[in-house]
Formats: sequence, structure tokens, C-alpha cells
Amino acid sequence: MYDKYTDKLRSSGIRPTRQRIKICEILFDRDLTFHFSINDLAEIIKNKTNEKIALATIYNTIHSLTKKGYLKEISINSDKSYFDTNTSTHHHFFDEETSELIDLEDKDVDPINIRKEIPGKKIKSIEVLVKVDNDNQNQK
Amino acid sequence: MYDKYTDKLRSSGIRPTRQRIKICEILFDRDLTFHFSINDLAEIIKNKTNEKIALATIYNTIHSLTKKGYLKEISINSDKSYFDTNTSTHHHFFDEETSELIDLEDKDVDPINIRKEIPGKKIKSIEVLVKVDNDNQNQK
DNA sequence: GTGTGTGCAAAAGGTTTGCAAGAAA
DNA sequence: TTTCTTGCAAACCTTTTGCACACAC
Repeated sequence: MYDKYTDKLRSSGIRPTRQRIKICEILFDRDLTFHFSINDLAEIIKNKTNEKIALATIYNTIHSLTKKGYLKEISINSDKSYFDTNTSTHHHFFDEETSELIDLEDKDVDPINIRKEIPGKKIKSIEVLVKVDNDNQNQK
Repeated sequence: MYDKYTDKLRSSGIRPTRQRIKICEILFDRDLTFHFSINDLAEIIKNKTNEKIALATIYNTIHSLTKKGYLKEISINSDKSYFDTNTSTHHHFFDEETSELIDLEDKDVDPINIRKEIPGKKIKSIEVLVKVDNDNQNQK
């Protein structure tokens, strides 16, 4: 039970260290999808935890988890990277006001059909980003 | 003729300076859509031009042009920002091998239909990013 | 002439790297 | 014991800022 992530990590070829297990607990002991930037995560670790984990370690761990498919990196043209604990096929709203990400479930978006091919290349992923903003039509 | 961009800039409320006109020429005297990062642009200015323009000026100019709608910023989770001289509604391939962007014309993608709304927010843009990679199915 | 823009360098913010000390196998 | 990981600080890269000088109007 306590070793929930120890095994998960070990079986993925990631050595289960104290820091990595802690990060897994923070990321995956949740009911809802979690969207975060590295900085968000570092703050949470600092506040909700007695441990302290170096930034470089957090970066390393997140990149390992992403490479192993436990996290998904989200394409936003922002000054920082965002990650998502929901690794299934789905898309996002990005609220430009708050810099917050909101999941778009698969059923909320029609299947995307791409009618163009590039010789020698294959499609790795299709990501839809819907940018939203405050609706000010009633203001001013 | 020479003043092609002078008028364009002035009518947009951007004072037409030597540097801004030069940047417009590099960006818009083209047949094809041009995708670039600020760094790409700075390189081009350095190489293809006798002028030298400070990085800060390039940033300022690109941001002004984007704000006025002459350029479109593209959402890629990359360490840098990309811009596009094609401001019409269209999407992109992103080649992870070469970090290159390729236009997907509107006709190449079915219209995206979003079936979810967020109270108090309105959709500003819908961007589809198709990540591609080398097709190695015949290799190895 | 007045106000705005430019250039330069320095600063800022996110991310990466190098290396000595420490923990896992 | 050997190998991999951590922590820390410094390095890096892109982007922003501050300010004196220069240019557009």
C-alpha cells in the first residue's frame, strides 16, 4: 500500500527514491486530473510537505515520468511548460486570464481528421488548444 | 513603392522607423508563409542585411505587429515562441525532428466543433497542433 | 522641439548542467 | 562497492527592462 509507487517506478526502470515517491504521491494521489507547471509543483512540495526537494530533482523526475508515459506535456505558448496527469487522448481550454488549463473530454470535441500527409513523417499526436478569455460583451 | 510598409505601419499607428520597415520587408516580402522564432529572425537580419537591429527592437516590433494582427503567434510547447506571417485561420504540423512548422490549410482539417462552454468565458481561438516524427516503421 | 523608438547592457524567469556528497542496489 | 540520484549553484537561453541618445513628426 505504502509501496504503491515504489513498484510502479521500479517496474518502469526508474529507481524509487524518497523524492520520486513523494512527487508521485503528490501527482497521482488524486481523483481529478491535475494540470501543473514545474513551479506549481515546487510550491506544493514546499507547502504541503516537510520534505524539501531541489528544483533540478523535480525537473528530472517530471521528465522521467513524462518519458515513461505517466504524464503528458501540454503545448501552450507560454513562458513555462505545463504537464497533465491525464495521459488519455483529450484536449484543453486555456484561460488566458488566469493561465489555467481545463480539460476538454474526448466527447466534447469531434474527432479531428487530418487530410494531409507529410512524406516520411507520421503523426505522433493531435492537440487542440482552445484559448478562452473573459466574455466582456455585457461590459463597458 | 518603396513606402509600401511606411504607410501600412503609419496607418496602424506604428511609427515607421528604419528598423521597423526593414523587419516588415523581411517578413512580408515573400510568396510563402513564413514561420519563425525571434532568434531565426535575428539571424536573418544579421546575415541578409547590412543593418543591425538590437534584439530588444526586434521583440518590440514583432509584438507590435502581432498586436495589430499582422502576425500570429503559434502555440508550441517549445523553449521559444514562434510566429507566422499567415494570419488566416489555419493549423500546423510541428516536426519534432527539425523543430519546423508546416501549414495545414483550412481544407486539410475538418472544422473543429467544441461542445463545451465555460461560464463567463468566450472562445478566442482554436488551434490544432499535429506533432509529427520520422516514420521509422521500415527501419531497424 | 517633443515625444517616441532604438541600442546596449544588465536583469529576469524558466530550465539545464556539473560536480561533490549521499542513497539505492 | 558500484552505480545512480540528489542538492546546490552556476550556466544558459529567451525575453524584458532601464536609460541615454537618436530619430520621426
